[in-house]
Amino acid sequence: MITKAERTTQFITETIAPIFNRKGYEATSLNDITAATGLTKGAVYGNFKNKENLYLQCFDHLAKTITSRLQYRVSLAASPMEGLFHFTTFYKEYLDFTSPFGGCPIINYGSDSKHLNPEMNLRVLEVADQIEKILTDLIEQGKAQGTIRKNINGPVYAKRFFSLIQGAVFMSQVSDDASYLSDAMNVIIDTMNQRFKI
Amino acid sequence: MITKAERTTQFITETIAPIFNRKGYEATSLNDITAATGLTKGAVYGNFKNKENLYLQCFDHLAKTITSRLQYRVSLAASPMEGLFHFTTFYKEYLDFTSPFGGCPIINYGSDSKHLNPEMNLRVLEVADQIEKILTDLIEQGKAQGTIRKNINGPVYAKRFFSLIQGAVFMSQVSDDASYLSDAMNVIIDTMNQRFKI
DNA sequence: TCACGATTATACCGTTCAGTATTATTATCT
DNA sequence: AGATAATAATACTGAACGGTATAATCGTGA
Repeated sequence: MITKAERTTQFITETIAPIFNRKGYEATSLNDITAATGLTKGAVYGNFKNKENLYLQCFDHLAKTITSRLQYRVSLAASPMEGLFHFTTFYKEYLDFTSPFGGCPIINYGSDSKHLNPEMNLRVLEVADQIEKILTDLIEQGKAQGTIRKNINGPVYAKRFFSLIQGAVFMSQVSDDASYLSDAMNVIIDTMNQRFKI
Repeated sequence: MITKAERTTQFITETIAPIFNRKGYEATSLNDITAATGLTKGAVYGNFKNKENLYLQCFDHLAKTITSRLQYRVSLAASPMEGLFHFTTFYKEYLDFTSPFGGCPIINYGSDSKHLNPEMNLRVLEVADQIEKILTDLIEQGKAQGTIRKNINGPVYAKRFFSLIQGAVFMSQVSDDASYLSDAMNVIIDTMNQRFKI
């Protein structure tokens, strides 16, 4: 049975996650939180130990919506190489996907917490690793089944691609110019076509 | 004549810029500011209109230290192509250079201010453009004097390289793993060697 | 429907916030 | 050295902060 509290907790998390994502921890006040949810402090503190706890759960929520969608998209592919292309398609749509909640949570929560919240920083890092691992696994699978060249170093390319993607997302966000990201994804596609294919 | 106030203003800016860079605007209190400088509120508000004004000047200070050093390095080169390599060298040292004041101000001030301070966001964007322009100009100069292939699109490569650099800096910062950036710079060097040279 | 436990609202806590008016001190120039 | 202006220290403001104790209300199973 799903209790009332569980629904409220979920509601608060979903409502506040975009606010933390946009404004960061310190700039988001309890007043913002009660105003956005229409609830009172009592309700908030009945469902969360404190502000920081809510903050952590908010990131987890956004991270989950991103990784689960990405994983689903990649899982639709019939081959590792096709999975890699689905991966690039996901990121071509990434700005449209994330702008409703204020942009990339890895960048936003990541830089917000770097020098202020080690616990959050750890979670951001885990999510980044998780996404990198999707790339690494696809490459290694392709090598194992002979559809990707054996001399391709999976982890190295995964880090390289992910760096380019995160940088392009950051530049697109900060400058409101989507061309950074779309060009970056085309570069990655070209690289895969030219270097990965047997 | 350099007045006492000018020295104090400079001192405050230099002292506080790293704090804003690390903690962001909201998480940096006036208490932090007076504690770090050893001054009182009266002294701070005698030299700056308000906290936001100090914030803006702090970014300008860090941006200046970066761009002036980068520009100097590039200016030492005897040719555009060599200038590009000096550019990459600068960024290979970038983490060591910026870590004393808390990492890349473009990333830190940029994401800190995106949804909170349009004025700051504009300044960050201007500095990013300025750095991109160094790349663009070098490429175009090389093309003009016949040492770089004419089919290379300067602005496109500048944006591409800068995206990769910013992403690698971000990933290196968030994960305390310098290999993101060093690998990225090697990729850029390889790309220039393979595609730019006549 | 009633009763009880779960959930939310209210009112308030002490603290810290950015900012300022006034006083004290310190530089600077004659 | 002394007058005067520039600069910094002090003490304070009202508002906003995160958090909490308690009271009211609501959901749920008997």
